[in-house]
This record gives sequence, C-alpha cells and structure tokens, in this order.
Amino acid sequence: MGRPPCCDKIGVKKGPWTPEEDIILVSYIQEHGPGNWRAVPANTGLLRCSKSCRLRWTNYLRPGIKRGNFTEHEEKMIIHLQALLGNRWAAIASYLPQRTDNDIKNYWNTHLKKKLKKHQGHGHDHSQDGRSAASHESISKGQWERRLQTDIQMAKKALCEALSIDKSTSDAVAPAEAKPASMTLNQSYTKPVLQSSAYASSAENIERLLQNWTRKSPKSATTVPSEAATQTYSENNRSVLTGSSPSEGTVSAMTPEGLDSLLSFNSTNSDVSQQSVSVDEAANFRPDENVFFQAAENKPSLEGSGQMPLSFLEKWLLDDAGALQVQDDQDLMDMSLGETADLF
DNA sequence: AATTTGCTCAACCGCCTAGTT
DNA sequence: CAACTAGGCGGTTGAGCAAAT
Repeated sequence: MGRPPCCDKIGVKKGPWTPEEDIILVSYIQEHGPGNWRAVPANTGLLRCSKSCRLRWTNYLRPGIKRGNFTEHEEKMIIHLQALLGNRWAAIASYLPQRTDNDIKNYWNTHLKKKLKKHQGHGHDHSQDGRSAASHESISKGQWERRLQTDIQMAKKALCEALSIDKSTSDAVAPAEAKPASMTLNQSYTKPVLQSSAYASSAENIERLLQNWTRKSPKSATTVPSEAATQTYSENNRSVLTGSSPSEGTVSAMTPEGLDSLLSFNSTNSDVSQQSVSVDEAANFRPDENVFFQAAENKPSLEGSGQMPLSFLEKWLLDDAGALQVQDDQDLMDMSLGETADLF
C-alpha cells in the first residue's frame, strides 16, 4: 500500500490551465516565491495539486523562458548533451537556462530524434537517442557507466570554463547563453535570495497568457514572442520588491487594474527570445550565480577531478555557436555523434 | 467543404530521491 | 533507522491544430 497520489484528492482540477488560474499562481509566487508547493493550492484556493502548480510554473509561467524557435546552437547543445548525458532532460536544461526540461524533451522527441533517425538512414549506424550503437554493443554496461561519468565530469569542467569565457566575451556566443544567472531554473528553486529578480519578468508571462485569453489560438500566443519583455533586472527588482506586487499576505483578485500594476514595468523594446543583457545584468553577473554552477550544485556526484584540455571541449561544445551559418544535417550529426563517440 | 492524418506540446502519471520526524 | 512526505524527474498521453487528401 503506497501512499495515495497527490492528485487523487476529490475536487482537484486537471487539464489545461485557465488564464485566471495562471494569474493566481503567478501572483502568489511573486509574493511568496516558488517552493512549498503544497501550500500553493491551500493558500490560493486553486483546485490544483501541488505538482500541477509546480509544473505549470516551471514549464510555462516561470520568467525567462524562451519558447519555440530553437537556435542552431541550442540544437547542437542539446544533441551534444544528450549524447553525453542521455535522457537527463533536467540536467540538459540546466545548461540551457532559458529552456525547460519539458521543452527540450519535447523538442528532442519531435525534432531531433527524427533528424537523427533520418541521418541513420544515410548509413550511419547510430542507435536511437544519439548513442552509438557500436559503442553500445562494444562497451559493457559498467564500462559505459564509467565512461559516462568521465564524460560528464569533462563536459562539466569544459562548460564551466567556456561559460566564463562567454562572460568575458559577452555576446560573442549565442545571446541566449549570456543571460543573467538570475533567470535560471535552479535558482528559482534553490536561491531564494535571488528570486525577486526572476519574478519580475513574470509580467511577460502574464501578458502572454492574456494574449492567450484574448486570442483563441494558444499556439500563436506561445510561439510569438511577447512584446513586453523585461527591462533590466535592477529595475524589475525595484518594481517587484516595492509597490507593484500584492501585499497583505493574500493573493489579490487580479482585476485588470491589478494586472496593470504588474505589467507596468514592462518595456516594449526587447524581445523575449532575444533578451539582451543590460549593463546592470552584466555588472551583476557572477560566476557563482551562473546556471552552470547551479547545475553543478545539483549534481554532486559529478564533482570530481576531471581535467581536460579546455580548447578541446570548448571547440566541441561552444565554438560552433559562432558559426551561425546553417550547416546541413550531416555536419550536425557528425558533430554530435561521431565526435562524441570518438573523442572520449 | 469535409474528413483523415500527422504533429506539437502542455499536462499527467508514477517512480525516485532527499529531507524530516 | 524506518517511515513518511514533498519535490523533482522522465516517460507518456491526448487535445488541439495544421496539412494533406
């Protein structure tokens, strides 16, 4: 007799979230921060289970999420990382701070997997999910696991170094990767002290859901970047930490007026999918707040002494970011699989 | 215009892990 | 140390939409 599922309770609503529910959830989290999900339905009156609330926030309402339009660089990162880490989507997502694990998982299953399969048809004998069939067969499970551990350590170190390079060279790599650490998934969960900056851009999500509300097509609303993206985080911090968030410990009834206050700090000159890093953000960027370090925190088993030539993985993982010319699938697969398998 | 087929992605389900009692 | 619980994760599903017939 296991414990009953959390969503078995009578009266728990399932299915798609309504804009009203979204607003309530965002409003609550802006005030209290994410975490303690069990308290969310209880305190907001939402007829949702805690898991559903968490999922909704993580995958949809969380600030800084970029939706759709995976860049070439992101695609390659995913393929590389998938080859290294397997289907550990959360781990992969931690290297792509603007993407959710669910999004990456979906993208992998619907696009990349297909690409790989198609590529297999061209004669490469690669197994599903990006792992080399040859290596799969030739390497015993234990060997594979050991190698995987080594791979992870090396990738981790290389990314660590590469990201610090990224930082110094600012936008030379994909702009998406230069986002401030405050917009990361893990931080939302594990670094409450920084949460406020992340909540600020919830306004864009609210606007997005309002677009959903007015339009009928959720698809267009989710793929079209919001006009109202974030201002600098320092400004957002001010807006959220000072007057614009509801006070008095209750979730405000989100009237249009209430929404105005939430939306008031939006600017209109940037794009969610291309959020540029402001001077403030750059100044505030600290390696220890970087998503990579967050990821490392969450993967203690990956800590280790793995040393490797930076230039090597740098090239492997990140250099191709500069090469924005579209490469054909052949290159993509060669990069992801051939090199991954061969290099280690 | 109506129907079928395929695709996308938000959300659910169940298992696992870490923290707490 | 065992039992319990919440949070987190990956696999899977199915509703909604678009393209094809």
